[in-house]
Amino acid sequence: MRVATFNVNGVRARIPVITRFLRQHEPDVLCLQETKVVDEDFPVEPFEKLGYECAICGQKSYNGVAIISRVPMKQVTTGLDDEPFDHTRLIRARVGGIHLINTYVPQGRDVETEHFRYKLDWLGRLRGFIERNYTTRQRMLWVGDINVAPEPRDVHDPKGMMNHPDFHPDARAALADVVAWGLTDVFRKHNDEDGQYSFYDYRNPRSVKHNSGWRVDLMHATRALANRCTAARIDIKPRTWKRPSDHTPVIAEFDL
DNA sequence: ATGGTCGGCAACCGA
Repeated sequence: MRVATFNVNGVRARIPVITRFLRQHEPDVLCLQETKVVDEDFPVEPFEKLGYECAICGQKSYNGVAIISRVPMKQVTTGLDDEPFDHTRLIRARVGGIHLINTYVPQGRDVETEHFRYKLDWLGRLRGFIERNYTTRQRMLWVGDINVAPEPRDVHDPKGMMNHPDFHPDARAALADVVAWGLTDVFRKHNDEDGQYSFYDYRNPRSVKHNSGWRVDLMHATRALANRCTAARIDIKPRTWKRPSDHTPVIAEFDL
C-alpha cells in the first residue's frame, strides 16, 4: 500500500498538480491539508474520475483536511475528542488495514503569542487522543502537516530558526512527546541525510534555489506498521510544476 | 532588510 501526504494550500487551485501527482505515483491513499473549502464546494469529480473517493472536512478560507482513497474507507471521523475539537484539522479513517490519522497541526504564528501555546496544547491533546483511541500493537499511521521540524537536520538554519514556532525547542518537545507514545518517523527510517525538505516559504523567492526549506510534513507509524514500511521519500517534482504548493508531497510504501 | 508571495475572497488574514 502506498500512502502520501500533501499540504496543497487550496485544493481548488491545485487540482492540476494533485491529479498529475496521482497519475504519476498512483498512491492508494492521499491525505490533504489546507484544502480551504467548505465540503459542498470540494471538487470531488476530478478524484472520482481517477477512481478515488473523498472523505472531507473543510471550512471557508482556512484549514481543511481530506483523505482521498482508491481503497474503501470506513469509520471516518473528524476532530479531536475534547474541545476545541478543530474538526477541520483532523480527519481519520480505517483504510486498507491501517488506522489512518491526517492532521493539520496549528502553525503557532509566533512563540510569544497565545497561538503558540495553543499549538503546544494541541499536540498534547493529540497525544491523549491517540492514547485513548489506539494501541501501539495496531497498525496506525499519523500523517500531515505537523508544523514542527523534529531535528536540526530538518531545517536549513537550526540556530537562526530556534525561535520559529516550527522549530522552537518547546514545539519539538511537544512533538517528541507524541512520538514517545510509540511512533516511528518512517521518512527517517529510510533517509539519513540532511537537506531533505517538504516546505519552502513562498515569501522567500530564493528558498528553493538555496534549499532553504523545512521538513514539517511527516508520517509516523506504530512499530507494528513501521516494520512493514519499505520506502519513504519526499517527491520534489511537483515543486517544479506550474502553480506549485509551498509544500511538497511525502510518500511511503507499506508491505501489508 | 521583521522583507518576500501565495489562496481565498473581495479587505485583509493566515502561512
